[in-house]
Amino acid sequence: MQDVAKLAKVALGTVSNVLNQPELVAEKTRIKVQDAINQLGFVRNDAARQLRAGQSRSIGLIVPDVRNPFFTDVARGAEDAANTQNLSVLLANSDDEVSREQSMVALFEEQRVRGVLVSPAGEDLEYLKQAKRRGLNIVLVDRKSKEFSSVSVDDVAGGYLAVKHLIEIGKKKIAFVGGPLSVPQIADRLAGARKAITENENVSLEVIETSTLSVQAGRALGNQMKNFDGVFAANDLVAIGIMQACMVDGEINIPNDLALIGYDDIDFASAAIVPLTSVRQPSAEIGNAAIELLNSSEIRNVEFQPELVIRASTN
Amino acid sequence: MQDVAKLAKVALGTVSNVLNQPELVAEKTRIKVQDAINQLGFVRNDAARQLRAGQSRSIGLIVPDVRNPFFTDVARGAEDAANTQNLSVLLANSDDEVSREQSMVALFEEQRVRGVLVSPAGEDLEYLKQAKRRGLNIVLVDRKSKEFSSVSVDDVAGGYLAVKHLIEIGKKKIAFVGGPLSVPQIADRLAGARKAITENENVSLEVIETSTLSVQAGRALGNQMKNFDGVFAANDLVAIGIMQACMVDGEINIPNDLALIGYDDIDFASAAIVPLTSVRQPSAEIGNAAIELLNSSEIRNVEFQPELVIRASTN
DNA sequence: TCGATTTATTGAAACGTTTCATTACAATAG
DNA sequence: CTATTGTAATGAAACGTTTCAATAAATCGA
Repeated sequence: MQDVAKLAKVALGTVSNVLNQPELVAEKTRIKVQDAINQLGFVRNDAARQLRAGQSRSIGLIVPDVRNPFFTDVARGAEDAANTQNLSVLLANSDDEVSREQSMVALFEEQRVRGVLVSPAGEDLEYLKQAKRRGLNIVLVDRKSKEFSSVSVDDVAGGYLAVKHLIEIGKKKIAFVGGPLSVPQIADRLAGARKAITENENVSLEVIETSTLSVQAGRALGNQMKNFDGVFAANDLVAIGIMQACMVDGEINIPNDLALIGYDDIDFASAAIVPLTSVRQPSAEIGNAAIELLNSSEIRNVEFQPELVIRASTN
Repeated sequence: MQDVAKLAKVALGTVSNVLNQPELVAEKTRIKVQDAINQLGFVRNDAARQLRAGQSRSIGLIVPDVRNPFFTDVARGAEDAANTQNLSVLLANSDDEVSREQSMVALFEEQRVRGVLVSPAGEDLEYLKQAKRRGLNIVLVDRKSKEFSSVSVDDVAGGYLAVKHLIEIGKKKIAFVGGPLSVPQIADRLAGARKAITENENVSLEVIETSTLSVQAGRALGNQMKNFDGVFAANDLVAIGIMQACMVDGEINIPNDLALIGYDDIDFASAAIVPLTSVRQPSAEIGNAAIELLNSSEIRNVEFQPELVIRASTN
């Protein structure tokens, strides 16, 4: 910037003004400075800028699985909301590992981001509380807590909707597939499922816990599904995996032998081999709301209601 | 850091050494300093750090569509490779808009990232060349160019593979669906398709250009597919959209009336209503290779070969 | 023409680190 | 006991911006 100032024969402060408050600078001067900038190929150093400002114009978003379309949809919603405030969203992937999540939070904290939106992989939020005490602005996404602002979906209601639907179409032997159950969202979906069961006699619920919520995890379980007539998978990826396994074996017909229901209603749910019934979460709105909550000084908890989308997999 | 130094009764430089080169500091002192850090909740300011260092430990990755699983797979590959060098990948979405892409490149350039991996949305790479001249380290992803290092896939070969397969299973009236054709990858896939056509008589190829490569774009074209017996879609999302439209109408049976082939072989291709034949690109390896190329000082162009994966949609 | 007001420009200080030449201290050898 | 070597700790300078009080220049009214 010093070089630009020298070439344009103005003071350092003037160059800064051209960059940040051009309306304060006379047109003639502004043009002189712009020319110098172009001639020298000057690019403003963001580190110095932030150092002085004490704050960046970025927001960190940490999701447990970028490959899950639900989270990229959330990310898009957050991006759109952030852009209206001239902020950028930086997306990071914790891959369901608490240690990776922690190091991404630390990275963002060192970067003095405006805030961090995080969908925590583990149960223990202690390290987040500490970061909050240090002044980091945190909003939980897809998870509720009294100590942070949060945007979540009523997963108990979602689980209830799903299993109630299975019961209504006459299914008796139902499986819940998903995990790890230590993840609150998943535990809640299971709790909702159990609630629906207790309201009905003659219906059984078996829990099959998986280590992750991925297509692979679902696919690996295919042959175990013979014992059931209805399955509630904790997300669409698992449901799609189960569906694939059933198709490969060819022994189980969906929906006749097995009614299948997923969670999230990702775009691909409607495009599955058998279009998948699913519990829709308003993903983009979740991202949007999370950005809004960043601006709020008090703790606020926004909860959306899920919605059942019925398709061929539970005809 | 000054506060930490004061509390621990050491000099500023010693605190810095504890943080960066602890082996240089006597254990007693180190512990004193660590205690002070914990007591004060000190978090290193990354802006100042970078300002001094002149370089960050981040790499920017700009993709045209985060919702396309192909690109998130590339991102995962890049992340893994970057992590081994203790670098972080920041993912940004250009949404196929050149202006957004440019502003993300500018943001990363201002952040003095180690390098930018970009899968350009537009044809014109002039602004990237300028950034390169200014010293920005750029690797093109999924695009070839003599003026940048790049990692790409031989799309002409991919297009050829796809259409040759359609011809071999006896299809005569073939459509190419995708766009915009100004995107080189898509143009190359079409060129490969044309090459396969010219080698065979009695086979026709019609081009249906779309404005984007999305599920929606494919879905909107469903009814136009009646005139063909084979379709090569420029990516899997478009193919899945076409498939959805055919299912909704119910008039066109895949693969009997219409053989359908996609591109990318995303996870969901095998889970589609009719499992989708596709041309596989080695997505994670692409991300990996791009990170490797960042370290190379000379311009290098890595090109992978695509692979045909045959499934039920072209049985 | 002169003082008052408005508009433009200036440049030093500060932001929070890392670096590195210097100094202080301790251990060892002769 | 001194000289030598090695190990620890120090603190000023520098990184590249933004800010803001101070100054200079231009405009205005009477």
